[in-house]
Amino acid sequence: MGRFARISHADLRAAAARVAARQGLARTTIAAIAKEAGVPTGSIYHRVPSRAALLAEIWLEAADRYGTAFLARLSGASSLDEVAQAALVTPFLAREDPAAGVILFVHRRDDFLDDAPAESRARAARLVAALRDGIAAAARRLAPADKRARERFALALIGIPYGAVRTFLPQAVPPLELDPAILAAARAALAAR
Amino acid sequence: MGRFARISHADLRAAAARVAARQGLARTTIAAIAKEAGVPTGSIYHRVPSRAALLAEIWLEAADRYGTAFLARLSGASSLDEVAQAALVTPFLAREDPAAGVILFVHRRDDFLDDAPAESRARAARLVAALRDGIAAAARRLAPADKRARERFALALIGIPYGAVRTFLPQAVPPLELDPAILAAARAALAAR
DNA sequence: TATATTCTAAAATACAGATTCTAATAATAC
DNA sequence: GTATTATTAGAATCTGTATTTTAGAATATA
Repeated sequence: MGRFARISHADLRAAAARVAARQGLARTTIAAIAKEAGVPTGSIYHRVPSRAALLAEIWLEAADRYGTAFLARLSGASSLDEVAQAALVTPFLAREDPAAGVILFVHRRDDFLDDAPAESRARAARLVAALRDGIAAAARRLAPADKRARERFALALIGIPYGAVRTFLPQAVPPLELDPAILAAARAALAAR
Repeated sequence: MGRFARISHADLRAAAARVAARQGLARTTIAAIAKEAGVPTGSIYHRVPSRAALLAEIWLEAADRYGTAFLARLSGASSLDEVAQAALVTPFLAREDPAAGVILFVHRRDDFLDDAPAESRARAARLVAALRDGIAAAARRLAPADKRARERFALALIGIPYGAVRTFLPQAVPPLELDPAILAAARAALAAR
């Protein structure tokens, strides 16, 4: 069946993710990715149709991991206190997989997707919509009759931990001691009038 | 003394800021800026030594405005409740000057500064340090003997409003109804143990 | 062993966008 | 008016980087 590949598709994505996390998107050139992966530039195009498609893939991979964990936490929550716990998925991911954390919480989604093939953009849109829907469902479930609950839930579960984690991320990992403050802030935002 | 200039240096910065806010840094090309400002590309280099220097300038202009307002609020604060008010400088700026808001709260500082001349980078570093120092001073003043106060103050006054505002910014402006939730979250973060 | 296939390897090409250059133009000073 | 100078205007370069191409190497199957 032909010669063995030196690196797998997953290896390539991981290499690209490392470069993007370390150096930013503008410096994530095909040459830099190739160097990180230890293959010549040409080989990359046997795995991936274009740089834009590869960037989209690494964003999708990170976002999928995050979305799955986040929604799992949220869908089981039956009180505001349990809902607030979902805010900790963000610092948790940032610690467990810093490269994914940087991709999701330091860089801009659109910088990964603007030039991506339509199918990748559609997948990303579905992913974002699923998050939105999960939050909206939780808001309806736990704060019915509250018109602005959806907005407050989004602030508590996305905005606050996002802003908290971002201060640390490119250089360091968010310290564990941060979590109680995130939790307190998320609870307050959930309860705010 | 020679022919009148069609646009001033400030006009040029404003045009670049609008393009950057609307389209992102990667699309903020010299051609796009020139078109926005209504001048040919060559004219830009009579105002500014390079694209990188211009990008740095628009970041510095926005950051300076923000830093001044933020530190003014913070330095006068004599209670935790008054400190928390400084968190609202972020949504306020985002509403008053959305282009500056997008530059500061949507894009990454480093994307404006990475290739900038050393002097611009130094100015940016001083600006960031001044913010940091102001927050540290407030933490010392209002929560002495608390070892992690500085971190919590930063979360409350920068991280939380940053994350809150960012959800809305590129397309819309953060709604006024958001402010009470930001304030509540900031107070909670300040008080967290 | 022959052949098709899948990859490596690196050079060649294409292209976008920053920067520089050359003329032309409009204002001021004398 | 004439010389001088700041500026416009846009074409001409230059550069960096994505992509394509060509040749060669390794492996599976028949």
